[in-house]
Amino acid sequence: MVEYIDTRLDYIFSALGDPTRRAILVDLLEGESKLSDLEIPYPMSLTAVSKHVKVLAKAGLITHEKRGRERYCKLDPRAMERARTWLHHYHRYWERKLDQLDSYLTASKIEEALKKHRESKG
Amino acid sequence: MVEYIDTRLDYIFSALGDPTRRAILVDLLEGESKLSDLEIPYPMSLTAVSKHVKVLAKAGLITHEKRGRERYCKLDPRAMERARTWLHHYHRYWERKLDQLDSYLTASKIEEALKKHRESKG
DNA sequence: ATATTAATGAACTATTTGGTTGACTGTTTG
DNA sequence: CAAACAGTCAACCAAATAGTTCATTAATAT
Repeated sequence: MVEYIDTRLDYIFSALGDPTRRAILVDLLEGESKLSDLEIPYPMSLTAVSKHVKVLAKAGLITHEKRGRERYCKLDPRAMERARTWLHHYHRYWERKLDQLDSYLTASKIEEALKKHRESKG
Repeated sequence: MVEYIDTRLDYIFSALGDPTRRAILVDLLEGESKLSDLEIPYPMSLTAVSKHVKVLAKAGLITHEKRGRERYCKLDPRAMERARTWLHHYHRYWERKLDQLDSYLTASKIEEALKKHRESKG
């Protein structure tokens, strides 16, 4: 069964729904970075970046830690795995349905062929 | 490289960020359904369901078609594949980084061992 | 022909989101 | 110490979201 009630998924998928936040995540693949070094695709204030970072942290997609006057962010891959797992289960379920449909079609074709065979003999 | 600027992904991930909409998608795995037959986990008006369906359609996650007075929805798996692909690439990139880190660590261990070896001989 | 049903549209509300600016805190540097 | 820097806080704003209700349209059933 594919679960859909999972508050964490709400946060994760919603966080992924914004291009700035996806950009931050992709940036962090290269390793940790302080806030003001993050590569942001659209110009915006540091305050705005700080808010996006908060959203990502709330979703569990990153962790962050203040060192001196700088705040360093780094990926926490577990949240992303949760999203991947959901999509994976969904996909597997979908594939299974396709298989069932396929074997149903095969079965009905066999039925049909048998019927024709019987008719030709009758 | 992992892309992050893709307006469609914005719609797809945002659509997935809501439990009602995920429920609708999971429901539709069983096959097409008319609006008023969708299994909605939280009580809400049909108008609200209709809006969620619109969001899903805009994201490309479903298609819908009016037959008589009823509107039937069914999955369009391509949008979901897009999300899966993004997460997949992201994950692969992450794994590769881990591998690099791993071989870096291995390399530095070898370095260290060699150094010790030389020292013991020197 | 009338009543019922499925869905949509319009108007409204409350909350959230994504951004801004300006003032402030704490850290580093000259 | 003073200046510059990194980040946060608070207040504000516009637009989007998630829901409501009531009226309406169009199709179906009695």
